[in-house]
Amino acid sequence: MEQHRLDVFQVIADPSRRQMLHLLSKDSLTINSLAENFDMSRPAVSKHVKVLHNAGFISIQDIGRERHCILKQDGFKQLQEWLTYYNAFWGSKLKKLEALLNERSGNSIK
Amino acid sequence: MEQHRLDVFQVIADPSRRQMLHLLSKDSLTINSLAENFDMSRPAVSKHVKVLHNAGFISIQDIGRERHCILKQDGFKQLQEWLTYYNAFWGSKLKKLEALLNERSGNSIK
DNA sequence: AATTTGCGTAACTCACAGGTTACATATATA
DNA sequence: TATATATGTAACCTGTGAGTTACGCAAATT
Repeated sequence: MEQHRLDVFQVIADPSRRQMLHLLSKDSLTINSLAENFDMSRPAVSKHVKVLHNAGFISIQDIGRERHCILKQDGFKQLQEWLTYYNAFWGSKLKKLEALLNERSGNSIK
Repeated sequence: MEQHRLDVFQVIADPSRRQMLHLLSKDSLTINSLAENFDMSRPAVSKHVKVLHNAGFISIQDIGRERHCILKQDGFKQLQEWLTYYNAFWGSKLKKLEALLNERSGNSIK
């Protein structure tokens, strides 16, 4: 088996994969119908799909010989969690600034 | 000049850079004090800092011969915007489900 | 003025992600 | 059953991101 087990950050680093996610946000698609939107070979698309699947960005439903790709929330959640930490950082930074402004006791040294 | 102009997605794809952001969320650091935390050469850290700077994740304040790296919100905002699109997607998906559940008029065909 | 410190840049190596083509396999269709 | 369709996998090639070392330069320090 191949080693294509990239983490969520590496997964969205690729523009093609981001576009795939965007397409899948409009409609669920099979591998081939996905591939029609790209200027690359079908096996290449197939690889990307595998990567997206392994990282929890899509689920796959086999219908006969077709593989339907459906957007899945897991991968996005991991990213949001990471970002939320920094959102909190900016929030607390703002708080500190406010606290400083409320200190109207005229501290001018340094 | 070098071509190290990676987009925000590529920037956070690297674990070392993510750790740098984390360290900088605790405290502003110079290049050297940053480098102390990593098992890599100082020039390597310097490169990463350049990348982070170009993508808007940090600002740099030159004090004498020292370069102080400070966390900056711009890069994070771009990522949040991207994620927000999909958050909205999940939101609307939930709405559709709710709407479906509220249709208690027993539609069973397909 | 000489030395040390903090940092950037150039040139190089290397691993590996992302692409290809060729082939294999399972499911529809004729 | 023979053929077409939808897809996965193996083997390979290639560009480039991420690391290195060597060097240069400006700002402190002595």
